[in-house]
Amino acid sequence: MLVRNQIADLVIAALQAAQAAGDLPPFDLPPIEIGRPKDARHGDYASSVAMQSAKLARMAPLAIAEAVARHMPAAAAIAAVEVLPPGFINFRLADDWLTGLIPQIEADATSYGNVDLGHGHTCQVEFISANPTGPLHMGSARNAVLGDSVARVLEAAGWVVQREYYLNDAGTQMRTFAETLWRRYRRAHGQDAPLEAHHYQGTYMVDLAQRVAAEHGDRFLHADEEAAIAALSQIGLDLVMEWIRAAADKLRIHFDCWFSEKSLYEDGTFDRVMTSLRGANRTTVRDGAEWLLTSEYGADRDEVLVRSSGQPGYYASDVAYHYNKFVLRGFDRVVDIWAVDHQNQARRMPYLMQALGLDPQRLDILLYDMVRLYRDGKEVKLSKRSGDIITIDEVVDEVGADAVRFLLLTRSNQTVIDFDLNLAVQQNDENPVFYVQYAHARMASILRTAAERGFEHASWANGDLALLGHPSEMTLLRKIAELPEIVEKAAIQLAPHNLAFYAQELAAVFHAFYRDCRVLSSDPADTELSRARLRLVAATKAVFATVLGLLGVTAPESM
RNA sequence: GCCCCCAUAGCUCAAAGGAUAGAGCAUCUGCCUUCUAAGCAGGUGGUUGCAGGUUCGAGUCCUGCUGGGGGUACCA
Repeated sequence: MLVRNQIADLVIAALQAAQAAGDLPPFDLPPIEIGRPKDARHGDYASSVAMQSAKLARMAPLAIAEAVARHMPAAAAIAAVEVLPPGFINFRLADDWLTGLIPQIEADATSYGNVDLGHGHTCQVEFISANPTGPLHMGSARNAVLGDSVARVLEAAGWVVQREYYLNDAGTQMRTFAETLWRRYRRAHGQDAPLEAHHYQGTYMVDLAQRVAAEHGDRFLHADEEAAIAALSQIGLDLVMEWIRAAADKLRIHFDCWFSEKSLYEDGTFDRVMTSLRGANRTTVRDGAEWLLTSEYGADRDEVLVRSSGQPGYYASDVAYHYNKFVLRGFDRVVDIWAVDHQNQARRMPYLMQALGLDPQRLDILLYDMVRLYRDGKEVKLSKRSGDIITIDEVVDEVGADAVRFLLLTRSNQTVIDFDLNLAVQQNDENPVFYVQYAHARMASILRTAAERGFEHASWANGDLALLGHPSEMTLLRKIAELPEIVEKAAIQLAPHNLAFYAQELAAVFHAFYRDCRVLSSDPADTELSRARLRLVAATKAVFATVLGLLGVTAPESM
């Protein structure tokens, strides 16, 4: 249980005890929220319940706070309870509780920081899912990094997570792609096959066509045009998927499942959903199209499932796909990571859930804002239709996966990111990711040097933690104690940037500890202290590795 | 037109309705014969876009403006 929640329970117990003793009048308790004071002098946690209760109790906040503090039950984690004007109740963590975190981390470093929000329920995180019609551009990098980190955070928060890439291999985009490839292929063989405006203009299509021509020769030139386009569609898709996999790989992202949109239509899922919706009278035919009656659930309009042409619309795919996720595959929860230009689509998703008879709460659509790329002070367009595409590979090769991941994860989801390519490259030394990694490398270095000087792990594993007590040591431990709360917050808000900022804070307090507290001393009198500090350093290093792991950033042993 | 998001230090961004709004970069001043100076300490820098409102308390919530981005198809 998080200390914060323990403290909330203490406050409730104290309020009730005070009421029972007649020190406070009876009133319904407001929701008890325990905050983190910004100023260290105000302790580690604070409750503002006295201010919130002043009106209910018809008493001065300060008097309420004092009454509550008087009845506060003792707790091992809490060393002191203080009341300060205008009525804050402040809590200070006990030193031995803080040093007690070290054996906890030593016992199971990988689970320290984990919380249990998910209770082992399943959660699918679906992300990237870019149209497989070209290489991944930098807009997808944000999606990729955010989705992967959210997946990692949810795992740490007690969910069993499955990572999925939704392959939009059906529909008009795919058709356009195949037609473009067909024309580029013919041109590769010297035929006259001009592109039309709606075709993909990017030069990667030329590369693709040349690869196809190299591998398959001219055999499609002699086939029926539609058959050729169909064949090229599949061949091109496979090649593009190679690119996409490679780009994801570069960002250290691995999917458990690559799910084909086309399969929804080929394996009968779509038909089953339609039958079920019609049976429940949730569709109607109007203007030659078949509509899902989403207005019955409060939407401002109905949505087309089957167009008058007989072709299913994209909303039909959403319906069938989420039916597959929840009903056929049985995920307890699904998180879809979408760019903000899908906001309108996102708004419609709860209606879809209701139409399927599912609890909309089980589906989260995480919208993140755009990435704008700049080079030489000018915006570079990402569009697949322009020739100038900035791919993930290009940027990762230039800047490195760690820098790209950290940079994209150091902003909250709803901010527009202006990514300056020149700056990203030259900023190598100034990038905050190096600051954080440097702290980890420094710890590794201390442990290495310790071993060289005779402090093998076994020689300090039982160091006396009671010797810790220097303010910088305790500040470091306090920051370590925050991790579970940060993980919880990141999981609830689906916002990994909390971890990126936490990592920088942890690095800062570690560097302060490094300055103030010499771990390895030449004075034999300090040996016992060194042993205790080595335990602290090793535990901190493990926490760093955990945090960096949640961000998908490597934790280097040396730099 | 209507809907959504954003506006915080010179720049890039944080800040679960709480106490004196914080980091990094940039800039200025100091600190390496001892565990990594990719570091540390300190200085400069703010009417949180504007105007109201709710609240004991507002950067945060509500209303109206201004400016920027996105969205408003039988396209995905």
